[in-house]
Amino acid sequence: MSFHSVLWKAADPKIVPGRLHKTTSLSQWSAAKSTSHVLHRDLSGRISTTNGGEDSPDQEFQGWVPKKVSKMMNPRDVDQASSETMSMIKKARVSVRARSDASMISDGCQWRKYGQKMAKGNPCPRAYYRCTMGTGCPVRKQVQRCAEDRTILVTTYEGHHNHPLPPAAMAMASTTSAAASMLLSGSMPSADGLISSNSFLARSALPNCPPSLATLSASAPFPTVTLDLTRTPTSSEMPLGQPNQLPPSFPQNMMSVPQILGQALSSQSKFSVLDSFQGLDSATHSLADKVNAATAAVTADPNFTAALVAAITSIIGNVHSNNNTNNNITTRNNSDSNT
DNA sequence: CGCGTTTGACCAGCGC
DNA sequence: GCGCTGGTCAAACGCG
Repeated sequence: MSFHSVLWKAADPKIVPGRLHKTTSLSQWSAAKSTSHVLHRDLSGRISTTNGGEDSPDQEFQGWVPKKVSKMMNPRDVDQASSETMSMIKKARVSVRARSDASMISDGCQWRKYGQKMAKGNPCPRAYYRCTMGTGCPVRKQVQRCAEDRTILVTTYEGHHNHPLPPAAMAMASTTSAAASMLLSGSMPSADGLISSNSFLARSALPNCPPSLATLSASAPFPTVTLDLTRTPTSSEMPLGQPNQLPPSFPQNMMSVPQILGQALSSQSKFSVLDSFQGLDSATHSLADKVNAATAAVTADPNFTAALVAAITSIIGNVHSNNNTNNNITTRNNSDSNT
């Protein structure tokens, strides 16, 4: 039995892949377009946000927009909806690169595998998972090993949870949301043109995030934020945090990332993920503190790599909220889905 | 028996 | 217009 299935027993057996989107209000899938190019492989080991999307997490982001939806919708509706929403809605993704021997990293959510495909240029199959924690939750993720280094597991999250998440899963979800919002806010007019790796946007969005650890990318159809947990930030790359040694590998025990985040962050009690997203104006001020706190949490946690995600997560979310005070990043999953 | 995974087929977008 | 590729579907299968 797979790793995640052990952790999570079906919350809603009725959620059958394939039927899900059919029973879901099509209006939610207003922007039906290609969702391909998910995994933006950044060989240098970074999180990349591929640009291309449609819905934004904090806008009408109700989630994944199956390509097939378009055929199920009235062409006219699709056309209209698409033209209107596509220009505004972007689907951001967050991918996490981490060293792991496990087939999938546990992130606190409940997933059901609904497909697997061999991706071009990569001998390792790409697995597709759908969140089953909530009925009709649009969040999906793709898991694939890096072709160059099979010890690296690349997990790409997409979508916005429409259900309460356990604290352990909150961090990851927030990261996705924040990243998407961040990208959205900065790329509304022309994401493709504005965003580029290490571009002004990326840097402004992640001013304190080591380029080698987190990057924004619009090279692909979808804005993608990539967190690279396989690399060690140098002191020069970690302006606010102390240089840390790179963990030899991702947590062998495969403790769930959010779990670690939760533990690491919560235990520090200096800030929380939610906090990081709600910091708003004070965000800039407390950013350094938060990063330091995160660093402390990270170094204190044996699962360094995973904990690092927490730090980056908080940074991303924090900075984002700071840059876009109007962009209510909902750390409470989908609650912001304003139809 | 229920539930999750596997896997081949199908569909749509994109590039040539 | 055609072929390639990615993403999803859904029946079959396996496991607890």
